[in-house]
Parts: sequence; structure tokens; C-alpha cells
Amino acid sequence: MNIGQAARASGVTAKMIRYYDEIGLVRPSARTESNYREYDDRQINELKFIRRARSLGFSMEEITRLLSLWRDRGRPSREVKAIADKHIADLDARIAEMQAMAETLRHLSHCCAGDDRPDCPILADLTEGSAPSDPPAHRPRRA
Amino acid sequence: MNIGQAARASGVTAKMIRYYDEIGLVRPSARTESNYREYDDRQINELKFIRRARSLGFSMEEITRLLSLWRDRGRPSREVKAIADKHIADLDARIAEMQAMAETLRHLSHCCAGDDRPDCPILADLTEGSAPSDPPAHRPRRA
DNA sequence: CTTGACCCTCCCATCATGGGAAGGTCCATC
DNA sequence: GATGGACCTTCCCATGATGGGAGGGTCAAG
Repeated sequence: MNIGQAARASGVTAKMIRYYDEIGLVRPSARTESNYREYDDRQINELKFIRRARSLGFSMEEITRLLSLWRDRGRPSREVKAIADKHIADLDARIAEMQAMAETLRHLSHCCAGDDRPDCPILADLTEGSAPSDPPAHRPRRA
Repeated sequence: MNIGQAARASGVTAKMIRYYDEIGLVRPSARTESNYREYDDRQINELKFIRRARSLGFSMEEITRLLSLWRDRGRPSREVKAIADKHIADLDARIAEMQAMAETLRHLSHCCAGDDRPDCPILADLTEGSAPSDPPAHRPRRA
């Protein structure tokens, strides 16, 4: 299979397949004489694996580790579970953070007339700044 | 106030203050002869505004609009509310998405022994891929 | 007048992804 | 056997908000 066929078979774009090759995550099984990438079922399954893991919000770094465990027939499931649990905790933390934002905003929006007049509790809050206790962290986001 | 004092007064890093200047969001009130940025209370308040808005997860694009409404004494609160409500909807959507991920993972993790044996429902799921119905969208992250 | 703390601009990196240009390859149809 | 279109290749650039750092100028206290 060339890259386009692999893309259709796996649901991963050709662009991303090239990227995974570049970072050494999934290498083509071979190259044709004319330098085309060739993939077989093994790689297709790995690409599907990655796609599914991405859809569960794992970062590429986590996926790299998951994929290497997946390839290792003797892996201890403990390691897989640890990665998953860590990711669950990350998700929960981000969910809580966003829920707090949403709740604050819901309250402010509820108090806002939303008409032609300029008075607005939302802007008032942003002005007064109910001091964001935590200086907004720069946390790299993952899907 | 120079940029360092403005940073301490507003809680925004000097680096970001330069960035906001560059993108035209908050310009210094003046430059000294030696080209140092100078800020006064007005800008400090705007920087605090931005910081607070960021902590509520607004994107810079939304903040640009919020800030221009904030500056406009004749703004209709309707417009502010519309931005906030849209953002709440965005947050809710992302929360729901992440909760679905977390729930799926919680289930899988619960079913995983997490010991020395290689059998692992987490990897099994990633392999089978309970077909991610929505091709994982490339949604620019904000927060 | 030196020293250290500050400021300036400019460049690079992040992370996963897409867009696009310039050029080579393959296959089917004329 | 040529031509065209669909495909492949590599390479570069952009995203959003943020940090890091180099190389060089400025200021104020000692």
C-alpha cells in the first residue's frame, strides 16, 4: 500500500503519516524504487491504534509509550494502566478547571441584561478581577 | 512605569506585555528617549483585564473584542453577553468531550488488572478501535 | 566609573496539524 | 508512445499563547 491507500485504510491523513514517519513513530515497511512509502497491515493497525489513542486525548508522547508497550508482547499491563490513569487524572483536572470557568461565566452572564445599555457585570468582573488566585498556567493542551 | 513595573503591577509577564504591544492589543502610552516602553494606570488596568479574561479561558481573539467593548462606553451589553455565552458553549462542548474520554478510559482502566501480565483491555480497545465516530477534529485549543 | 539589574529587538521552540509549492511517478486513455 | 490527471516526494510556512535565550543598550546605586 502506498501512503494514500494507507491513509484511507487507517483514517489518518497522508500528511500525518509522513509526520509519524519523520518522528520515528511508524516507519513504512519499505520504499519503492521511486521512493514511495510502502505500508502493510502491521503499519495500518498501528496507525489505527494512534488514531484511536488520539481520539481519547493521549498526547503523542504518551502514544509513543503506549505503542511501544503494544508492540511488546511481554509488557506488564501495569505500565499501560499507569499511563491511562495518569491521563485520566489530567483530563479530570482540566475538566474541573473548565467547569469552574464555565460556572463563573454562567453566573456573570445570568446577571447581564444583554440589551442596549452599556452596564455589564461581565465587564465589571473582568475589570475588578476577582483575583485569579493561580496565575494562569501555561499548560500545553492536548486534544 | 516601565515594562517590569507594569508586569509586577498587572501580573502579566514582560514577555507577554511586549507581545500584546506587537499585536496592537495594548500599546504603551509612550516610549522614553532610550526606547523603553512606558505604561500608566490605564494600561495596567487593561493588562489586568486581559489576565482575568485569559484565566476564564477566553482566546486572544475574544479578548480583543471584549477589550474594545470595554473601552467603548456606549457598548450594548448584548454584545458582551453574546461573546460570553458563546465561550460558555465552547467550554461545555469541550468539557463534554473530555468527560466522554475520561469515562471510556475509566472503564477500560477498571477492567485492567494492572499487574505483570501482558493482557490489557486498554490496549485491546485501542487495537480494535471502537471506531471513533468523529474523525478527531483539529480544534485549536484555547484556555 | 563600575556593576548588576534592567530594557531593547530578534530568533527559536513548543504541539499536532494543515496548506502549499516545486518537482517526480504512475496509469489509463487517446 | 504521448499526454493528462491523480498521485507521490521533499521542503517551507502557519497556527496560539507562551517561554527561552542571545547580543547589545541603559540606568541607578555604590
